[in-house]
Amino acid sequence: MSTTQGARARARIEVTAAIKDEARRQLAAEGAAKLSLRAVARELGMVSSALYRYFPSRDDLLTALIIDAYDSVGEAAETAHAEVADAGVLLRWTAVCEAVRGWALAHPHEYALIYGSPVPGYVAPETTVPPAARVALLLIGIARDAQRAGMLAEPPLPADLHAEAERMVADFAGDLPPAVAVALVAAWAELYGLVSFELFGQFRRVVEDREAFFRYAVRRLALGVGLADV
Amino acid sequence: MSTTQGARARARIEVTAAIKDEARRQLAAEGAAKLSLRAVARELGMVSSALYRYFPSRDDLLTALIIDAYDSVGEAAETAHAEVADAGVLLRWTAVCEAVRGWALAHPHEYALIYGSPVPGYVAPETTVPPAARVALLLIGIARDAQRAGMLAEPPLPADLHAEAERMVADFAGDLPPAVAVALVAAWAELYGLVSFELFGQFRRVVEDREAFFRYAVRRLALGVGLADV
DNA sequence: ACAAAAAAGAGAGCACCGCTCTTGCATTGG
DNA sequence: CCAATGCAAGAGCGGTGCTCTCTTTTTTGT
Repeated sequence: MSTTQGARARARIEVTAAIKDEARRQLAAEGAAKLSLRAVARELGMVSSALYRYFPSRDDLLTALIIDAYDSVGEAAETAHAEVADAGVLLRWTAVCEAVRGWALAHPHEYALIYGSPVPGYVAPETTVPPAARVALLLIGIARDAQRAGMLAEPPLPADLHAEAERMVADFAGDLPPAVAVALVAAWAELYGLVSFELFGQFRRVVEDREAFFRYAVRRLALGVGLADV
Repeated sequence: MSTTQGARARARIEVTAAIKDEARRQLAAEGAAKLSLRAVARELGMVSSALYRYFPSRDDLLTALIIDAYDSVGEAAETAHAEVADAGVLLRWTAVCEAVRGWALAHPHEYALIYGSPVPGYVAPETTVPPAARVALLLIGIARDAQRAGMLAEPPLPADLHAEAERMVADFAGDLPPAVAVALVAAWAELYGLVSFELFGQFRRVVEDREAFFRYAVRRLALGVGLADV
C-alpha cells in the first residue's frame, strides 16, 4: 500500500512536490531564465546542494515543469471541451482553441516554456510527447466526429503531399480523410502562431480586440480544415 | 565628413561591430541564454568591463542583435520577393513565406530571439518596430497589388470585427478592404506558427516532408486572405 | 598650443549562479 | 541491533552580470 511505504518515501514525494511548486512560483514570477535552484532551495529553507537529491540538474527540474505545463494546458482544453461536448463541432473546436488561449494568458511563462524558444542544448525527452499531444488529440477527435456526422468537407490536397498525408493518417489520424489530416496539422500549428503572437507582444498596436479577433481566426481555421458551418 | 570625424569615432564603430559579430557568433553557436558578455570580451581580447562602454547591459546587446535579426529576415524576404516581383501574387506570397522559413532554418537562434519567448523582464523598445514590420509590409503590398489587379476575393468578416478592421485599414493597410486586412493579420501570425512549430521541434514525428507541407500550408494561407488562384 | 574635458581600457571586487564532493546524521530493512 | 541507505549541510570551483576606481589617450575650447 502506498500508506505503508514509509515516512521517507512520503517525505520524498512531498519535498519533490514542494520544489516543483516553488519552482513554478518563480517561473510564473520571473520566467524560466531566472529560475534559480539556489533561490528555490533558499525559499524552501534548504541548502542548494540538497535539491540535487531530487533533481539531478536544473534542466531536469525544467523538464518536470514542462511536462506539468503540457498536462495543465491539456487538461484545461479537455475540461473546456467536455463542457460543450454535445454542441456542434464548430463550437467544440472554438472551445478548445479558446481554452488554449485562456490558459496561455493565465500562465504566460509556462506557455513560453513549452511553445517558446527551446532551452538551448535541451532536448525534450520522449516522456513529454503524450502530454504534449493532448490538445492535438482533441482537435483530431472533433474532426472525426464531424466526419462521422457527415459535416466534414474534404479540402483539396496537392499531389506531392499524398504520401505524407497517408502516413499522417496511419500514424495518428485514424479514419480521417488524408486531406483533412494535413489541414489539421497546419491548423494546429497556426493556432499556436496566433496565441504566441498575442502573448509575445507581436500584436501590440496591431490587434486591439484580441478576443474577437481570436474567435474570428479560430473559426477560419476550423473552416479551413473542413468543419461545416453551424 | 565622416572620414574626418576622428580616429576615436571610427574605432568605436569598428569595436561595436566586432562585439556584435562575436555576440552573433556565440548566439548562433549556443543560443541567447548562453550569450555571455565575459566570453565575448575574452574572445575579443578585452576585459569584460570594457564592453560596458559600448553596451550598457547584456540586454542592450541583445536588443541590438534583435534589431539586426529583424532586419536580416526582412532583407531576406525582400530579396526573395524582388526576384519574383513580376510573377503572380500567389507566387510572390509563397516566395516571401519561404524566404522567412529559409532564413529561420539558417538562423534558428536568431529566429528564436525575435519570435520565441521574450527575454523575461525585457520589453522591446520602439526602435524594433520598423525592422519587425518589414515582412508584414511585403505581405500587405502583395495583397494590395492583387486587389489592384482585381485578383483579390474579399473574405467574410464577422460584424463584431468591423470597427477593428477599419482601424487596421487606417493604421497600416491603406486601401485594402477591411476584411482582407484582418485576414492578413491572421495569416501573418499563422505563418510564424508554422515556422515556429517546425523549428522548435513540434513537428517531430508529425511532419516528414517539411518543404512540401510548408508550401501547401502557405498556399492555404494565401487563399484564405483572398489571393486568387494562379 | 596647451590645458581642460571626455572617452576608453584595465583591474579588483561584489553578489550571484550551477554543480561537485565530502562529511556527518537519521531512517530503514535484514 | 546494526549495517546499508537516504538525505541535508557545508565548502569550494569556475563561471556570470555589473560597478567602481584608476590610468591613459584622444578630443575640444580658448
